[in-house]
Amino acid sequence: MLLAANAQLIALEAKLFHGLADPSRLAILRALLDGPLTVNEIVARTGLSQSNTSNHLACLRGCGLATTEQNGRFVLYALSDERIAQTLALADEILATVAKSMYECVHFQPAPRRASARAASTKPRARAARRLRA
Amino acid sequence: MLLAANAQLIALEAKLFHGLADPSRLAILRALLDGPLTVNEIVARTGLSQSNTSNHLACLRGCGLATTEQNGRFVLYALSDERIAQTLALADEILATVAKSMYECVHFQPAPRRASARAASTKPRARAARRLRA
DNA sequence: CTATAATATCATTATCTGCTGATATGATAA
DNA sequence: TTATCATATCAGCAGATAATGATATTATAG
Repeated sequence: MLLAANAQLIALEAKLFHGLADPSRLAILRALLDGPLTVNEIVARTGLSQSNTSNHLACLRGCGLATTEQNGRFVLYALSDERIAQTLALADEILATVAKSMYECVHFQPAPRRASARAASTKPRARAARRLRA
Repeated sequence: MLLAANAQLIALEAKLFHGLADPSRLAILRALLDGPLTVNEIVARTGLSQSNTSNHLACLRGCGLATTEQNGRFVLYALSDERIAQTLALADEILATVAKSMYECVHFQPAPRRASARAASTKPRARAARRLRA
């Protein structure tokens, strides 16, 4: 069956698309279409929190979709491949046709992502000890 | 900021990519690259369960990525737009470059999806009543 | 009509995932 | 060194989601 034959490739494709399947990451990638940006610039342009932005950037970088370049205290992020821009453009073309159904599609609700994680780290960081040694 | 300006488009892009971000759905889409298929043919080629296949097909159809045509007792599924094939091809090109990092990327683990839903519907279906009326 | 093939629906649940708040790390200026 | 800016990491949780197993629905053959 098809699945078995291309399982490996399909798994990678799924990961790649998954990387593109989040509004926050898409906003970051679109911001990078205009050229490399520092983290703070990305934060400013996307409106995401610093922490959240950094997490997504780590994700994009880890998956190879973005590259980094240290620049003094700053880190410049950039798209790793021009085909990423092409993919986004192609997606927009597809949406020109299926936007309506896609909008009405109930699968994959964007997740309300309520701003209320109400979390509070109770356990002390192990790294705290490391600093004491320094 | 960018996010606000293109929020709507970005949300649709995210949904579109999310539709492509699952191994099972990708296997289905790739099977359809060769032309329309019935559900059973897709089941045979992908190795997915009938129920699972049907669920994913409903998803793909609902999002506008696939179209259907009733053919007697069969339902033929097909890709709705040739650009979907182009997108998959473009993804493969990108992977030719980033496959290694993508493979090693720890974000988005394919989900072991253990075969143990251990479920058992306890509530009777409301539709059962409907049938009695007929 | 009845049996059966083909497809669709649905509840359940194990698991994944993005967000936040706090804090750590790194780099540079003073 | 110390203060401070820039970025990274982490824990925990609320919510999303794919697979299963059972069952419903639809269509055609007999």
